[in-house]
Amino acid sequence: MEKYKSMISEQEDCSKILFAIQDALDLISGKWKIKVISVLLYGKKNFTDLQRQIDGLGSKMLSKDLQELEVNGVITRTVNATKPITVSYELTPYGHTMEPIIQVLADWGTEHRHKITGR
Amino acid sequence: MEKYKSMISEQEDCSKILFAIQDALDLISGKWKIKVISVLLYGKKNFTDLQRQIDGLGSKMLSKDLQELEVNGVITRTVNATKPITVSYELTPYGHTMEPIIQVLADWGTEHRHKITGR
DNA sequence: GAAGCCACTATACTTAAGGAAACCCATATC
DNA sequence: GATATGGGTTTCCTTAAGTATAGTGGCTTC
Repeated sequence: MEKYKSMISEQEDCSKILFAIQDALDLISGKWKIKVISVLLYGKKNFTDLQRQIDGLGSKMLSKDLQELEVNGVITRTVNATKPITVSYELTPYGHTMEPIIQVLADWGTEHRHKITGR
Repeated sequence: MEKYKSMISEQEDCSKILFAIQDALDLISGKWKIKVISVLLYGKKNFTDLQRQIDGLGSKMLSKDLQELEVNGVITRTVNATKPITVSYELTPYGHTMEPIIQVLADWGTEHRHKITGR
């Protein structure tokens, strides 16, 4: 019985998993995209809400990342006929399939923080 | 009944998850680290093996990333008294706790590839 | 009519990450 | 003694990613 038996089968081709990971990372690359998606898991937000929830994120980057996420079918952009016009961003069903990624990163990050700050 | 009810509770503080994600990403940031960890999930490898399995990875980057992963307790470095000296890199138990991250990224990436290449 | 909010866009600048190439040391093989 | 292999390090250079700052346009409030 090996102590750390991988759940990834040894038969599986290593390069396959490497390509798959690259495909996933291509969509969420950069400093802010995962964070934008994370915030949108809580529900639809408008531009300024997103900017306020993500510390340090400037409007240029937010604008650019939102466009890319929309092009990739991760979010939708809706213009609302409100007093001052507002724009809502919301995860698509496809965007919601990324929730396990966010969840596992958040879980691991939380554990990691406990470890390095000494429980 | 909402169609896409998040498993992340609405009560949970959004900034907490953002910090946790940042903590996780800090360790695996950069172009190569996740790939190195992924390959090491298949078992211990030496320097040249890693370089051969990860297309495009140069020795400078590999060396730098291996050092950082070792400092962060993700991998161990072992010098072997072989004919030409070899060095083995292996995931620590802590490194193995990252397997769910790799797995979920690979799974999602595989699905994503199916989607964009049209099944 | 000045100021403020929302959702951006534009321009200019900085920086850090990564790539390329050369080199180092030891052993060992032709 | 020339070349190869394993495991790197050093230097230099390029480029993409991100930052800072300012401005736009429509509408509303003081």
